[in-house]
Amino acid sequence: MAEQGYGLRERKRTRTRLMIQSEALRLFAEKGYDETTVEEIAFAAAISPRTFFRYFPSKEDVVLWDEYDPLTLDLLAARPDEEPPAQTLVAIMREALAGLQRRDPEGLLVKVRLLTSVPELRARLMEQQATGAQLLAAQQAERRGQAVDEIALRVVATALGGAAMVALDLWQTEDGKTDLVGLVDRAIGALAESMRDLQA
Amino acid sequence: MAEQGYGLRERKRTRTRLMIQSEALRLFAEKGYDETTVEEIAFAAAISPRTFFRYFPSKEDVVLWDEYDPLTLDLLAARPDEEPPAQTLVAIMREALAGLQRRDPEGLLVKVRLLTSVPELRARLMEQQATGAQLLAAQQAERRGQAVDEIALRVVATALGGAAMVALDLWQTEDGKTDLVGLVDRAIGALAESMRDLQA
Amino acid sequence: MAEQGYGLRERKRTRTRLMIQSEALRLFAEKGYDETTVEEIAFAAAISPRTFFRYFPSKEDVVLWDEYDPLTLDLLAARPDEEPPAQTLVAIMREALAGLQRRDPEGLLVKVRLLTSVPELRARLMEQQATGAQLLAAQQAERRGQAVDEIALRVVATALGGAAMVALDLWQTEDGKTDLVGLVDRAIGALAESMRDLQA
Amino acid sequence: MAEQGYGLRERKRTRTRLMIQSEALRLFAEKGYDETTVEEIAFAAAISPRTFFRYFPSKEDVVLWDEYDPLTLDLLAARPDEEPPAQTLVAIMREALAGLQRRDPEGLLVKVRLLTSVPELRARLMEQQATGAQLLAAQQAERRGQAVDEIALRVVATALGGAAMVALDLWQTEDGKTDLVGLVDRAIGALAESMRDLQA
DNA sequence: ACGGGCGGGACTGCCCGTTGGT
DNA sequence: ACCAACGGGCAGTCCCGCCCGT
Repeated sequence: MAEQGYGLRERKRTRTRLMIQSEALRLFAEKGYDETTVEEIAFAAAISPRTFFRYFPSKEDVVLWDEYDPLTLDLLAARPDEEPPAQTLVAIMREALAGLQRRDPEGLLVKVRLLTSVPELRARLMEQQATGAQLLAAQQAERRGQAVDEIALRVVATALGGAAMVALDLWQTEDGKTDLVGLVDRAIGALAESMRDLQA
Repeated sequence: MAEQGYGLRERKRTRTRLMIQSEALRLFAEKGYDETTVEEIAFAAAISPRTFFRYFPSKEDVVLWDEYDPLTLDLLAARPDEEPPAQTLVAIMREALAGLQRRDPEGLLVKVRLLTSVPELRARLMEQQATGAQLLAAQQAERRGQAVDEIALRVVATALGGAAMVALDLWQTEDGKTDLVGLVDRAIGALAESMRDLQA
Repeated sequence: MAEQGYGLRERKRTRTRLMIQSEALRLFAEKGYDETTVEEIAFAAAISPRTFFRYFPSKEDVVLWDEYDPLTLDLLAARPDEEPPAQTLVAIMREALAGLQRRDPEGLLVKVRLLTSVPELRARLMEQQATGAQLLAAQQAERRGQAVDEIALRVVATALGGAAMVALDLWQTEDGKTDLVGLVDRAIGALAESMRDLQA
Repeated sequence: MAEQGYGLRERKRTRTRLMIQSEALRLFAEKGYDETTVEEIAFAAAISPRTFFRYFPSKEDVVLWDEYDPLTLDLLAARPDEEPPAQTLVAIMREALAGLQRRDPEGLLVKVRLLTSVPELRARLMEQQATGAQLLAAQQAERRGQAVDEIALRVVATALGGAAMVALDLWQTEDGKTDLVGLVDRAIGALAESMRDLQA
């Protein structure tokens, strides 16, 4: 048995998911998100509507899902133990976004356009970041001997997630021509500065 | 037409909305959000399902809506022009939350429990904060002669909104027994500190 | 306002229901019950599937429903107060079945064939008789001063309902050529005799 | 192949069925019938959903099925040939119900509660009694030289089945504290008396 | 404004046929 | 030969939109 779902079966599922996703994103780009029904996606992907929902729990998830998501966990594991959580987060975010931009810039642009323009998708993305923060807190607590400051961790994770959102939005406004990581750095820098103002 | 909706008509609408909301929250508390249908709410409020949607654009909004929301704009107008945006935001958030806790603590607790436990509502709340940030940026740009740093404004608004979410979650965990504003201060403090770590 | 739903609105609903039912029964007769989907019925009736379920709570109900069902209540009200419940039941059953056979023999035959051949429909019909018995018990208890023997009432109602089922089955076997009421009488007679055997 | 399913294979199947059933009934008692999905039952029983349907043709059957059902056939075979059918039926019903109450009163109570409260299950149970009546008629016809009065047999079987249902309902109302067979006798007695009224 | 009728799209649950792995 | 996984189909429910009459 494969440990983490690297088994044959899981790989096949991933391929199917990718195929459905690409059909869906194509239709979304052509006709818009709301104007595309799941039935149409299923038809384009040559599967039944029922099967669509077996691969994606909801229509929203077909946009949210990313083939490389599990890799993020590896990135996390690769960080040194004693690194402060905020730095870990920034590093992972930068690497993950750089990877996305490098591997498939056009695909990323399509996704980000949807993510920023369709309210339900924006909402789901932010929500995902929030739950990601929860997971991270749990993981960190377990990794270090003592309990971490959960409040600080959740707050900073949400804040950095928000910075990433703003960066993605700007990047999409410029049609993906700029360097995404640079925008992220700018957003984080602006946040840090604003917070310093607050203290004064 | 009255400017801000202080007209008679608007007041009557507000009363109806309050009535519908209180019935809805009662049912949500009894049976859960997903298990309560709009039809049931409408029946409890002695209106037709169709009318429900005239007062609230969606089922979610019946939880999100707050009678005192328009007051937030007054709070904003009352801040001095030269105050840095981050400070303005913090001040408004503190006043708004203090007002909510003072006026109707139990009601707030019911809402916050829903807001933190039902994913769609969590998502909508964060989404609302994000759009609020956009509005604020526009308002600030107009008020000061020059354009404000929109990136900084959006980032910090999202970050502070996230801090508020965390504070609300903690507050709800403790059954609303603690001081909400205190928790917000702690969350913001933790954020500022984490961001300082990042610079070093 | 009309008292019992004799209003214009209710009459229109009844017409629509009749139209849907006739299309459905036609399709059932042509292709069989299981082989006909609600979508097909809706298409044939020129309505949306969603609307079908507004008129009939389930696919089964389109067979079970009868335009003249409410008349049964009138029949019940017309019986003398002091009549023993068993006799009331027999009288009502005979009148109701006679009415059905007189008004639309072919339609009745189609329905009865479905009712006897499709297990789910058989089951629903027997279930309906059982709940009818409950209602009757309540009505009788209220009408007479004292409480009636509910056990006896429910048992006899179920038994007579079963006799009617058997009669309908025989009638359908003979393609509706015999007199339905006569068959019911035979079935009830056979039941009475068997029960006498039991006592001896 | 074993005749009656006393083979090793059949015994193993029965054990698995019992295990699945006990998990299912536990979940039904905890969360309700409709609120429990087949998937949950399968998970609790550590089998795949597909396998569930190999052991029970439908979700309903997991409640209906009884380990001792085949014994009923033995009971039937044990009755003297010349006994009138109605008496045979009463005798078998009494023995079967007595056996159920004796062997596992709490289990029976759980089942009966479901059978009386969930409409689809009520319906299925009555339907089963009706088909049982058909089988009995066939068996009796074969056993005695001549054809039996099929009408009488089916009618009386249905009537007695209905009496049993009423008895079970009463028994469940009293939390299984009374004697089930006594209630059945009362129900049959009430039926006989009512039918006598009818003749007069 | 309000109620009612209707449509439509997302999604779930039950159940079945087939296929591939053991 | 069994059985888990996979894919499909249908009933049914809910949210929410539009249009009409009042």
